[in-house]
Amino acid sequence: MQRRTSKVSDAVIRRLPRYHRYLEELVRDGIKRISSKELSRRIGFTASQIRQDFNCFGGFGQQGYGYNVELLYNEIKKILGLNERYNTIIVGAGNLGQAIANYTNFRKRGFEVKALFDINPKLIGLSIRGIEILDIDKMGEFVRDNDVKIAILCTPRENAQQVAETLVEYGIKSIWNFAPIDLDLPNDVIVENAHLSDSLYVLSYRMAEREKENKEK
Amino acid sequence: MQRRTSKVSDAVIRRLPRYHRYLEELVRDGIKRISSKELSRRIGFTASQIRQDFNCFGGFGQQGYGYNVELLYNEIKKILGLNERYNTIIVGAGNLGQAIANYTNFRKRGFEVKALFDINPKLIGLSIRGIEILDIDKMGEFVRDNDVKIAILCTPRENAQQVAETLVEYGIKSIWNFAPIDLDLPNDVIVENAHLSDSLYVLSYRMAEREKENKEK
DNA sequence: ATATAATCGTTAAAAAATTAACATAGATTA
DNA sequence: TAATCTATGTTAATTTTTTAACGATTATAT
Repeated sequence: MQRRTSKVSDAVIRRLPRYHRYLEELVRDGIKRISSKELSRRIGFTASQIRQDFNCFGGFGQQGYGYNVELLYNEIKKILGLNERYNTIIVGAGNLGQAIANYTNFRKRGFEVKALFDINPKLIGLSIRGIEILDIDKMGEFVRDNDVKIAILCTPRENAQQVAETLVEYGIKSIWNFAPIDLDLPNDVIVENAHLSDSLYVLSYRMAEREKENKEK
Repeated sequence: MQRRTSKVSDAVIRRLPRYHRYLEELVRDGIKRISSKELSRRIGFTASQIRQDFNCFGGFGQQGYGYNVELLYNEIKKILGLNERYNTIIVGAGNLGQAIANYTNFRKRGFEVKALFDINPKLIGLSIRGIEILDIDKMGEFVRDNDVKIAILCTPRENAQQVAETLVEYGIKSIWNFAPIDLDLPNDVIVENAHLSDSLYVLSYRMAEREKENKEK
C-alpha cells in the first residue's frame, strides 16, 4: 500500500470526479460489485489505469472478486472530501453568480452558499433562494462570522484579481474562480479555475480542425 | 515547419486558450513584441514549451527578435476558430441556461445564441435579452432553418443523453455539455464538457489533502 | 475438496509530454 | 560593416503518464 504523502499527480486527481460519477450510478442501479475490466468498459479508461489510480490511495479491491461498489464509492467520496460540509460565498452576483446560487446540486453535495456579494446597489438586498445579496463592504465581517471556507469568484475579469486579494486578506484559502484570468495569489491559497470560455474555445478549435480536414479531402 | 495534418495533442490544445488570453492582454497593453522567455515569465509555462507549442502550428517567431504580438495573437485566434461566427442554441432554459444566454462575452467572440429551448410551459414564451425560449418540439425545425452549429446542453442529467441524441438527429455536430454526464454519441460529434461539479470536486480534494497534511505535522 | 477461472496489486515496458541543449538566423551595436 | 548578442526552431534527453504483463490471491464450479 502506497504512502499517502507521496503526491498524487494532477492527472489522477482530475479523473477522480469521473470515478465518483460512475460509482454513484452503479450504487443507484444497485450493483454490488465490479471489476476494473467492467468499469473500464463503462467509464472508458483502461482497466490498468483504473487499478493504478485506485492504488494511489491504497487498493480497495480484492483479487478474484473485484471492487465492492459501495465501499469504493465511499472511499472516493472521502478522498474528494465530499463527506465534509463547507460554507461558501459567491462574490459577484451577476448572471453567473445567481445561476450558481440557484443550482441546488452543490448544496446537496455539502457546499452551502451562505451569501452573495456585489457592489451594484440594484442587486444589494435581493435574495436568491433565500440567500441574500449583500454589499461587498460587509464581506470581511461575514467571512469571519460564518466560517466561510470557499469563495466562488464570479466578478468581471477587471475586478477579479483585486477581489481575490481582498478575500485572501479576509482569510479565505480556497477560491473557485470563474473569472477568465489566472489569479496571482500566495501559494497556500488553493485556486481551482472554471474557465468556461477556455472550454468553449477548445470546442471551437475542434470545429475549425474538422473544417480544415474536410477541405483537405 | 511542421505539417498541419499531424494531430496536435490534447495537452497543447488546452493551453491555446491561455495563450489567447495572455496575448490579448499584451495587445491591450500595446506591447509589440515578446520573447518566449518573457512570455514564460508571465504565463507560467516554460519558454521551451511555449516554442514547442507554437511550432505545432508552424513557427510564428523570428530568431533574434521574438514574436510579433499582434501577428501571434491573430494566428492563435485563427487556430482557435475565433475568426468564425457560429449560431448556437441553448437546450435547457433553467438557471444555468439563462445565465449563459445572458453572458454577453460569448457573443462578442462570435458565438451567438439564437434561441433557448425547454419543456417547461412556464418558461416557454419568455425572453432573455431578446432571445426567446421556445418549446423543445420546435427545435428540429429551428436548427434546420437557422444554420445552428453548436448546441449548449444545460438540461438536468436525467434528460441529457436523450436530448443530445435528438440534437444529433437534427444534424448538430458540436455540443458544449454542462450536464454532469459523459454523453455517448457517434464519433463525428464533437463534445466538449464543462463539468462544473468535477471542477468543484477537485477544489474539494485539494482542501481535504491540505487538511490531511496539516494533521500529519 | 480440488481444480479452474477471475481479477487484483504491482512491476516492467511503452508512449507521451516536458524540459534542456544547441545550431542558426537575424537584430543590434560599435 | 563587422562583431556580438538574442532568441527562435528543432533535435535530444528527461520526466511523467499510460499501458501491458504477470504472480498471487480469492471466488466459483465441479
